Amino acid sequence: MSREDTDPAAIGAALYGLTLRAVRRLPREMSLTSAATLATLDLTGPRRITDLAAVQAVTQPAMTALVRVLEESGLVERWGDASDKRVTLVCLTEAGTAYVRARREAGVQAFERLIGELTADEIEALAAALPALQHLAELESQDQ
Amino acid sequence: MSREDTDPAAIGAALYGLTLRAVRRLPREMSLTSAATLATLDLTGPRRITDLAAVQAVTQPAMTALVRVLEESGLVERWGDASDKRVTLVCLTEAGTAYVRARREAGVQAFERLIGELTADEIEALAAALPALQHLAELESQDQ
DNA sequence: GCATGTCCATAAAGAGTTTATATAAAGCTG
DNA sequence: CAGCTTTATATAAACTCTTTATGGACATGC
Repeated sequence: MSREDTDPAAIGAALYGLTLRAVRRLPREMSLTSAATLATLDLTGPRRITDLAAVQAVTQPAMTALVRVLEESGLVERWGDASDKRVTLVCLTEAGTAYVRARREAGVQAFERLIGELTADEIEALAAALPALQHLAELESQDQ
Repeated sequence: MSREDTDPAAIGAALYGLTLRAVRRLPREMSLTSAATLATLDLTGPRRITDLAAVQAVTQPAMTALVRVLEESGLVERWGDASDKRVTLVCLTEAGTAYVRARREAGVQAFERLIGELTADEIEALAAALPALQHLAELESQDQ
């Protein structure tokens, strides 16, 4: 395929459509914010409340309430910070780690199932675009 | 690329990561359910309340409340159905149509901006995978 | 035309959010 | 090091979005 045939607008439209539809498939047993917070803790380790609130773009009182619910569910624990007694460090319990990983696995498998219904040519094209998809995800992370 | 090099699990993981991050970027001035309802009305024309509730997988009272808010905002209108006086048909106003299209455009452009930061090779690979991405979106729609 | 089912509205309750404010600890300044 | 300012978290009240339960209007089938 020649360079002139690329169409970023069409690609953007396809990815946007894919995103909107994917949202609807996410499990609703927990809020998006809670699930994303658990994922952040799994990827980056213990974080303070204010930090988590900033990452999820919610207010600090919202994150305080959210963490309280997750703690009551046994998915996270609150630790004190010896070097700064104002701080509450939130960290995943084993149950929390298991939950977030199972949820991610289920999300990945949902896509895998759909991919299995594509033609061989389409799957090969996606595989060839894998570095691009991974790069896009990385750019999205940096974009706040 | 040979067929044996394809890895559905890696593709699924990349797409899951991409869509999850994209969800966080969506505007929050309106609930996801409201925005998706407007998009449905734009794509398929006027629908009845129960119908919209089923499409969005919320209860009928939730959709009734949501439509009331959208109506007060001037984004939709309620029409009676002459052939069945129980039915309320919900349809987009001009303002509603403009809103949903502007929102979609903004979502597409957010992806375009990221795509613009990829290498030429990556963009070409994505363009080659465009039919696959569109097919995936279609499969996602059918999947309830 | 009466019984039953469908479509929508209303009410009450619960989860998740916001703003405003309070409390405690840390850091700075003279 | 005393007092002021800033930072980290908690609490309270209010608002939004959702659910379940229920009621009223209309449609349908016998």
